[in-house]
Amino acid sequence: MSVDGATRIEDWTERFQGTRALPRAVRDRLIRAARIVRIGKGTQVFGPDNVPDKLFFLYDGRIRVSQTSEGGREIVLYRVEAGDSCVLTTACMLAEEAYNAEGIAETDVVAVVLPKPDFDRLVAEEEPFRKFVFDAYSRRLIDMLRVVDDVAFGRIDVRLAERLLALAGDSKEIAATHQDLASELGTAREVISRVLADFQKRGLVQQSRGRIALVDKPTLRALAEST
Amino acid sequence: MSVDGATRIEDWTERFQGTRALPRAVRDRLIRAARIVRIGKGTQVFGPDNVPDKLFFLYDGRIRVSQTSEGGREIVLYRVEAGDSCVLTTACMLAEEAYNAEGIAETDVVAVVLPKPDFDRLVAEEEPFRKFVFDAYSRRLIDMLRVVDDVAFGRIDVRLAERLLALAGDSKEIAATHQDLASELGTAREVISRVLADFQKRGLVQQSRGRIALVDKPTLRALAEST
DNA sequence: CGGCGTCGGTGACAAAGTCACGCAAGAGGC
DNA sequence: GCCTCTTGCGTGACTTTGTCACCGACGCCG
Repeated sequence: MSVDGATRIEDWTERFQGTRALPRAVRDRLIRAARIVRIGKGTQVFGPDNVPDKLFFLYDGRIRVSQTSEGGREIVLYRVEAGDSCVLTTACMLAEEAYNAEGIAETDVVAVVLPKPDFDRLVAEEEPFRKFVFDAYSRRLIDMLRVVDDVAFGRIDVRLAERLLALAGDSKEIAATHQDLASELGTAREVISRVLADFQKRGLVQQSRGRIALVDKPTLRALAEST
Repeated sequence: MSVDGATRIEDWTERFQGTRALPRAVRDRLIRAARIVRIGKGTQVFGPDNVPDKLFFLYDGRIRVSQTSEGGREIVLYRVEAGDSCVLTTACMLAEEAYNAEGIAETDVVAVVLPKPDFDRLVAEEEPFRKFVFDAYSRRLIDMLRVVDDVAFGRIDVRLAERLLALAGDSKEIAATHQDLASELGTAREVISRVLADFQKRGLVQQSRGRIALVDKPTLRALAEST
């Protein structure tokens, strides 16, 4: 897709499950109430010392939500993609508790920001929107279940294989340092280095500084799926 | 509190944040719509092959929500106490996805079961109830953040000390096998055995078959709080 | 070219999880 | 009582994962 940066976004309500189904009148009201914001890649969208008081809907781009331990280690909890809402911000809002989770814009981001009163009204009045919001919560909760499962019971080689494939998508190369990958999985850089060295010895990947080429995706996939 | 098992519970709407604040008329309507269920200790409230289609509010008792890995290891995610609602059931419902999490009644449980249509109506019409439901979600999400943090970055001795104190409450003894504790923390029985042996050698606890006496709570607490 | 910051490699060790086994404390039957 | 069976626990050897300290290699920039 492409957003013309100079002009307004005509009708963002077309973009979301929860707003597409609404009556025209409500959608027009929303368009008036909401603001569109553009956020540069790498910006912190929310965090411990940046507790939002607004609701966030992701029009375009991707936000990575991660958590940092006291020891400075980091783990990625989930990613919010275009068309989705970011519920950790609402969770923080509601709980009045700035937890040590933060959201970083992984790409340039275009988002719709809705003041809380408008959000409340929408949840109250519109069934499809309500469903949308509850769905978002459920999805996150389930994402978190998955993270707990992986961290508590998974092997890192399997988890790393999974993550490499996910990060690569259709591409065959990834631009990420070992430290980046360690932060994805909540482990230490050395661990990633060792596993990647092993992968390379087995001919699964080819490393160069800051990038990793996935040479043998099928075998990686087999490894990733080996429970 | 005490519930007379023979008679009806007079007014359960008094029991919940989200219903106490409602107008009398709405509360009366609710009391008519809802059913009271009693669940014996040890019963599975929900699980992979037991996906509920109702909403659950805990009048009395406690439910333990845990997750089991393919390998059979288990970890406790959180506990739902009286006065709270159980959102994982709603999450499962909404996501139509039976995840491998399950809820077990840790005590005899008295719960209010609300059909989904009534729930929807309530969320739509009543602001305090809406706040109650969102709060519950937020609380669970934050619980899960805590679990991820612990599992990914915490030391087991610290986590075990924490958990022992939590399980004991005001009491000085806990009735739990090493396996039970392992399932609490998502680790292996042997690990718990070794840590407990160490605790005992240090004079922090006194073990006997199936029970653990917390001898030196202050030191345990210090350990639990050592980041 | 030299200096510097980031990235990655390594070896030694500590912590945690796995595997295999065996013993012993109850519970229940005779 | 005595036997048996189940369940809970202890243990040693080994693997996997995480930690620490250190160093070398690469890229960038003055």
